[in-house]
Amino acid sequence: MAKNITPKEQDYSQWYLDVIKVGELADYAPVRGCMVIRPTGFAIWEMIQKYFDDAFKETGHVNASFPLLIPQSFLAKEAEHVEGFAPECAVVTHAGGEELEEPLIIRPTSETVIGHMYSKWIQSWRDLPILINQWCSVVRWEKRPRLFLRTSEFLWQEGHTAHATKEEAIEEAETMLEVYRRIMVDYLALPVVIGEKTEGERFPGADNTYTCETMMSDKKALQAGTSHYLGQNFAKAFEIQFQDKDGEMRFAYTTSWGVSARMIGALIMTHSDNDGLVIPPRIAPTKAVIIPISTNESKLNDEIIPKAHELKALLNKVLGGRYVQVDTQFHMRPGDRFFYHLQKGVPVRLELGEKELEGQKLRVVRRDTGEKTDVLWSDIETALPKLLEDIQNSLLERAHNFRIENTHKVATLDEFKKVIEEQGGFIEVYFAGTKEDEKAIKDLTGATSRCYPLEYENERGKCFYTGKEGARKSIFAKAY
RNA sequence: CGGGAUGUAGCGUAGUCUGGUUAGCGCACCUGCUUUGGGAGCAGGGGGUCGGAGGUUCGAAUCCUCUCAUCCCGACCA
Repeated sequence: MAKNITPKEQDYSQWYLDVIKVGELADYAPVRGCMVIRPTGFAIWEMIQKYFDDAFKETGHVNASFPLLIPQSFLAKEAEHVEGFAPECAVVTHAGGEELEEPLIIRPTSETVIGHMYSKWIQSWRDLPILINQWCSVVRWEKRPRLFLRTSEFLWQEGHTAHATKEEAIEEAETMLEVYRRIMVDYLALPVVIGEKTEGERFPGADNTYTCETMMSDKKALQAGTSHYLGQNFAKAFEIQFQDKDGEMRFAYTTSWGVSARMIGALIMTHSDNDGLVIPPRIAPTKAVIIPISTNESKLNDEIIPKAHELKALLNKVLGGRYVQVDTQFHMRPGDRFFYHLQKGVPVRLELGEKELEGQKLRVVRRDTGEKTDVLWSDIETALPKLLEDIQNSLLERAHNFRIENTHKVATLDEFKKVIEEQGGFIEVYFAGTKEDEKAIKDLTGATSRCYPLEYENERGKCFYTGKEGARKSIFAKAY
């Protein structure tokens, strides 16, 4: 048991903060609500970026960079958008030693500037679709910040596309949702539920919002990514028009979609334990660490360390990257070095000492279960990739089972209240209520609608709240 | 932004109520020796604007005012 981490059973929030601190993922910045992502945390973000960026390119998107500062008047052009974002915008009023004629907002999201640019770039149906993504940070002034989950400035990716038809734009929003789902499941081992947001939970300015919802190990829900079908709302506000094949001028249909560094919070709260971080191998910047051990200095320097580097080179070649490290912290004793990597969530530890040297093998220890095995040097290049995949699969399976076990079906409000109070987790219900009904349920139980899962798109039943027939199946939960 | 709590070395804390030597201790850090396969032992050592700013007082970590930050519970959101 780690002595520098509060057990999650004792205080979940404190556990989360301790894991971040001990794992050296992030630290507080001098400004309230802002965080510094430290090298260990940023390396995870870089892994996340790599997989998502590759998938965006694979689906035909290109990267660009739009400015941080946006004229305040832009925000006001779309009524719902301004209502949703104005309260959390940071505004620049002075620059160059003078008061600005028009204040500038620091982007809370970029629909408006990008819409402005798209209107300049798009003339003809031949200019469509336009498929651009940007990796950047945005600022939303948060009342209650939490490291990674909700900070005033956060790193994210925002894709913005414009299309000639409604169908194509909806398909884009759904395609990107599926891209998100696939990467979260396959790489981050986050078993997400994808679905549609209710009206009350929709993005300000969207006609429809899709979401990836995931369950944390305290049974609360976390939105890990969203994709929006924006209809013609922004096209009309920013005059994104094109001349169609028939010669008519038409407004384009736009989408936007994003995932943020919040996913690192999701990773922590899904997989980590009371000893610290547990990082799924595919997203782990360091997938295995070789720890040379010996009290015999000449043996250590002449045989063990060279062998460690040789194995590292071999394994990196097999894994296709700089994923295996050799631990050279010889001022620390072996136990300290084991703990160091354990707490940073490195999926596999490879011990190389005199015994292993003798037997031409490695002591292999997996982070998730602590299970130990011995593997011959000659077998490690096939055994390690296989073990990493095993760990990846077992983390996903465990998280998936956890969600299934903590998902409850109820039919009445009384049952709903009882389950939320006594068990928590996800609640599946048929729901046909309004925005106001949702608010009432939240006031009563603390739970909100997370989404209408696409999985149950065609199922209908009687609403647990209003009693109306023909209601869609929805998931409710307490959420971050 | 409302309610509650907390700020003393990198981390955890004693001291604060009842003002009074040089602010004490554990972990971590530095040096040396002995150690070394799941958080080592001994000896020596370095590190503090007591969150910050004012004030009261002969004297403030301690009392008063203001302020900043963090945590928890709400309202608002990736």
